[in-house]
Amino acid sequence: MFKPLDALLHSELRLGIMSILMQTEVAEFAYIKEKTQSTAGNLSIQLQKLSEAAYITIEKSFKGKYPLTTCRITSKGKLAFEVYVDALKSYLRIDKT
Amino acid sequence: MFKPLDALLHSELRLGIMSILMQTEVAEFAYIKEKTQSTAGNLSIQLQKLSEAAYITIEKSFKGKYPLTTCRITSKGKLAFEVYVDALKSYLRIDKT
DNA sequence: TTTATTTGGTTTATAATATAAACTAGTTTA
DNA sequence: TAAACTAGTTTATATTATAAACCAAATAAA
Repeated sequence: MFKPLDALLHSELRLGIMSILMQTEVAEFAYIKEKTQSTAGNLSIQLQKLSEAAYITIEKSFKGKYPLTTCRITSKGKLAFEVYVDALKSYLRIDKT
Repeated sequence: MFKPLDALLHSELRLGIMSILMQTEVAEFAYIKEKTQSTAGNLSIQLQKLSEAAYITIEKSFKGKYPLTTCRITSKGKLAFEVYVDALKSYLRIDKT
């Protein structure tokens, strides 16, 4: 009846991160922080978790003299997002197609 | 950008419970347990939480000689479910209408 | 008939999670 | 040179989900 939900994606902040990356493919830490209205600490941890699952990759570099953290969604992450959305529909009963 | 998600509904089991009740209005404990494939202990607790929020009401009676727990969705619960589904769409970008 | 076993749950304990607060390291401004 | 800011990470705490253990009564089995 109900499809299981990927626990890694079934989290408000991680879902927001992945939703952004599904659209932009790549995004900076500060950009994601602003769009999700999250704290830096929470964001840092949730990015690590997504990275550990290989749903995203994290690259550290410098923007001028400041550190810069850049996130990129992986093909595994894209697939997981799509599977999650499909599973959610079994709960919401929207878009029966 | 993203609408906040009702934490009470953003839980796999509680979402499943509410999804069932959105369709059936009323359901017995055993029925919900089977449809959600949950353990009795977990179900008992999640039903209590939904009841405390007045998203459902719980009625205890007897079916023959055995106890019977019946759950019913409230108008507040229906509204909350609809708001939650709408908020989720801001993350999933399905159904842009 | 007394001892399992099943029904229909609740309560308790533990593991996992999310989040806030505190901290690090360097940079810029006053 | 001291305060405040950028860009995060780490640690600690509170919340949550879940499994395991328990309870009471009913029924089935030996």
